[in-house]
Amino acid sequence: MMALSPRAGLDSVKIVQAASEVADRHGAEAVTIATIARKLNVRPPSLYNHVAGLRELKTMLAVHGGKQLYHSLKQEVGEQQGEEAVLALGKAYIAYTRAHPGLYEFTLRAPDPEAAELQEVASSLLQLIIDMLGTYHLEKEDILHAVRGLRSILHGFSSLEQKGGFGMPLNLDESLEYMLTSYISGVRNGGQQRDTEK
Amino acid sequence: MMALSPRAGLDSVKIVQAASEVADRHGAEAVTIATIARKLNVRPPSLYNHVAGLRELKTMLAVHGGKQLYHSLKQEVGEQQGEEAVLALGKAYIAYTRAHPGLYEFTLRAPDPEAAELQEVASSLLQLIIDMLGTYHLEKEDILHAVRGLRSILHGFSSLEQKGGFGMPLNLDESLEYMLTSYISGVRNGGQQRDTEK
DNA sequence: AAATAAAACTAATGGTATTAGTTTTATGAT
DNA sequence: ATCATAAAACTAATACCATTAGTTTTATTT
Repeated sequence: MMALSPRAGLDSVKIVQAASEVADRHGAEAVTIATIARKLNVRPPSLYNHVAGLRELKTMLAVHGGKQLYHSLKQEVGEQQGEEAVLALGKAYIAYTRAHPGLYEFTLRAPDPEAAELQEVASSLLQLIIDMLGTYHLEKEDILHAVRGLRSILHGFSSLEQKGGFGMPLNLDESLEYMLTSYISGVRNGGQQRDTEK
Repeated sequence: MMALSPRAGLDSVKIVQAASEVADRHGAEAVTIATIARKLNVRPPSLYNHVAGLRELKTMLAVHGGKQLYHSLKQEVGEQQGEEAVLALGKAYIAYTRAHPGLYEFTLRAPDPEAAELQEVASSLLQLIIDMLGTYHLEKEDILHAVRGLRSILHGFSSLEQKGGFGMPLNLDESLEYMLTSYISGVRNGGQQRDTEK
């Protein structure tokens, strides 16, 4: 009896690649051992020669997505600082989640968020944002609050956009720019109002 | 042969209730026909006498969660207006997602986001926020952008908090207050800076 | 008390992940 | 060049899941 593929030449990289495509094209929930095996013209058990199981595969996708996101952001922000940098970061972030909705989903809902590799990429993302906010000369605690705010905006926007949560027919890119500019302005002003009246 | 329960007295309300508890205690992914049936001391097929299937059950959870969230928010915001109202809304929103993480997850990742009942509760939530922002006298488009920003912050914060996405050891409630105050301040000032220098 | 309708059941189907054990194939050593 | 070995891919089996069909039981209504 001849095998489906005498030697398909599989390895974990090819599996992750196939799984990434499935995730981005058909959604994170479409990533199963069965679908990936079909896509690779191989029987499900064959994958276990290269990957411990579905759980580990998903964690690998999370890491893969996180690294890609980090590099996109770093690339696009470059040497910019201040408001310019924040806007560039925001646009790059959303561009990434639009291009890779499935992978992005895994980075934030990984089966095992404690995995060392994930912690690593998370902390490099964190550091990127911290550095970028350096120009604002905030108190040390306020920097962290400000970072959390920025992350909330970006993740919230992506997540809602992907799920079609923004019903109203109004340009999304303008909304992103509006909320980022408003937030930055508020951070810069320390949450005070311009006028004291009213 | 005696049945497991001669007449368990099931109905869709009891099923949704059981499923809600499972969702909030063990996570949204723990909601399966099998687990709910076990919890109710009934065989899996029995549920189909009251619910069309898992997909519909999840949609019902989404609606249930959305309504609960809406009422919590409405209750807590009350007649407040402006910054006070926004802060109250934010705290109530987070309090809800902390108390009902599983249900909240379903409201935003429903199997069928187009379901009429879901659209309804979504639009009442939207209207609540729009009304609340009325005091800021924004251009009509800016109101919608501002609403999207607020929703992004709240959903992003909840989502990241639930997934443990905020690594740093720093008070979360303070972060929430910081980002809301900053954002509102920016919205009020039209995204301008206080000083033109720099 | 009998008839009916609904609730809960059993049994079966087809899907999933995973493990154990077998065959095949590539590679490296003689 | 041949043979031994290790790994890759397989088949077969187990255990879970959702769902459907068809049956029995139970409550209710006539």
